[in-house]
Amino acid sequence: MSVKPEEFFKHVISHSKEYGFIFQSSEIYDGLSAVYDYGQLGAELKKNIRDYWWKAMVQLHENIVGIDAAIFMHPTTWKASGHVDAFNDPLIDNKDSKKRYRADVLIEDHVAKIEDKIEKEVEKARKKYSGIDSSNPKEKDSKRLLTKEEVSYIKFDEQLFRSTNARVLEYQKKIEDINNRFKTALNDNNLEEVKQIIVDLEIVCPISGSRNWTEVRQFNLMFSTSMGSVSEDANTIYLRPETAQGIFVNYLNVQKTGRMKIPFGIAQTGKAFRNEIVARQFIFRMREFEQMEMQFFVKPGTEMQWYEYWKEARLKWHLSLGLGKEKYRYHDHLKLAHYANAACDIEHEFPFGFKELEGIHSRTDFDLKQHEQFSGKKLQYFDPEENKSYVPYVVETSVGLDRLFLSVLSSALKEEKLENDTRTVLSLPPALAPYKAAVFPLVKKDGLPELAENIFNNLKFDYNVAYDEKDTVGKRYRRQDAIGTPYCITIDHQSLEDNTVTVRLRDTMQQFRIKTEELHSFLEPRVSLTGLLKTL
RNA sequence: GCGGAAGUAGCUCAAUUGGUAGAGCUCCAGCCUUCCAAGCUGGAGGUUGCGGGUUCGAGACCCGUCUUCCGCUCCA
Repeated sequence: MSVKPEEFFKHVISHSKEYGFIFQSSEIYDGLSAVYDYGQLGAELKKNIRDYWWKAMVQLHENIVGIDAAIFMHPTTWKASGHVDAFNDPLIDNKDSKKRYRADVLIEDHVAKIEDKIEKEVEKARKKYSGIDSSNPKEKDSKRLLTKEEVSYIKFDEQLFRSTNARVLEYQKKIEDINNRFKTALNDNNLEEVKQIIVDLEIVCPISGSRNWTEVRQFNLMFSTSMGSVSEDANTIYLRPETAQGIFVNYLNVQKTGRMKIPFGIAQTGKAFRNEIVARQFIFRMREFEQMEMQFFVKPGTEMQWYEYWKEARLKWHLSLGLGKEKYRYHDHLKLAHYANAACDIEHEFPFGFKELEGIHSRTDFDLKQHEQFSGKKLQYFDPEENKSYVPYVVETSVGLDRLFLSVLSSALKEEKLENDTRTVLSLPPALAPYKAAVFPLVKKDGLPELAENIFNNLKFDYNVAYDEKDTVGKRYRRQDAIGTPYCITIDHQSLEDNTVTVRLRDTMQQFRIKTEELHSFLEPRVSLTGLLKTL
């Protein structure tokens, strides 16, 4: 594509709106930032993607079942999961460099610097006392090797040094003071105090080097609302920031009632909410979005092989959409979240670059252990093979449905140069296309519309089919190209005589005649999800 | 939240130093009957994102505000 990525992305957005895939939320009221609605075609495409995921996970794996947990959950859920703490970041801006920092990170970095100083003191002392400066080869060479006894005799006692040296103790005290002060400030939700700590510590911005800070602001990344009709006894509850916790709290219910044996999985699709500081890039990062998650419960010690299994299986699923192998890649996380012992992303090349599409995480037994602790309920599995109980480990696959939608839409949209014309084509995988086929009478007379309607009414029970009799047939083809309809079926005068129709292909514009009664068997293998599922 | 750009009909865009808001496509009703957009006739559609100000007069100038895009920042 010759157009710039930025221009192309704008084209994707306007195409989405123009053909009824995606509208901005509450547009007549100037819209609501980072919230979008799916229109008549968008809802179809989204549903088809969701169905394909659901069938690939639940229907094709007899050890995976699906649930639909509520968005509202008991508030303690989010304490146990770590979201209440982890989702509350105090942020501060430097007015000169315009850079934003997490206030806690600034303070932690400052503490780390002091710790460095202590290490330097220790290092200095070590050299001094041991009489051996390993960094100075000259000195090393000039001395004979010490005997073991001698070494132990003059060996530097680091523990003792750390607990007695005045300078180290002074640094240590500083660190403790800062930490205590900071902890108290956070517990009291005292943001002025947090700011004051930064001022008192004379922390400077690494970029501008200035101490010109804004106030510290709290960004609560979870949406909260209140349950209970009377405000006095209202309980603050959160809109879930991830669907996974609905699976964890139901893990034992499902395991017992479904008589599930480890390894087994629980899948779920549903809305999640995150109050992003900056939500941007169309539907890539929205405040309200839909996740498709599967938590796979495994025997401790086997998690890495399942992690590898799902890493591979999920990439295969993405590749089956046929949008181009080169548009996907793995990205292994080096820095892991508090609950994970391995994590990677499957990234997709969006118009604005490679970005995270799906995450595969080995979450250990962190979540279930946390819920055991907070709920006081045992969340263990009795393994008959081992003849003992344990808390299972979890391997998670988590994909954003909206991101997936955007990946499909932006990869499928093409401007095709013809001889003296350009054609806008949405080359969606046929099984995901909103309309599987469109039925046209070549002209709007001579009984052609009636026959076309018959054919339409026949197909509509199995497929979402469009009917159009307006404008020239070429125009109608182009309209269907733009919304991704893979097949157009045109009824002409010959159809009245021999019961054949013209099938026209979206991607090649090729056309050929087939018998009317063959339409169903022609479409079925090409447009059904079954066809896609069989490639997995 | 900061900086930059933008917002005119469903879509793409015009409108001279401030002087009556326009075109093409789309849409609707007909004509024509055509297998790959752009044939003919007629019609609908806008309080120029919103609110204020300057002016005899604002789409244009000024202030505020909302939204979008780009960059910074963040991302379980």
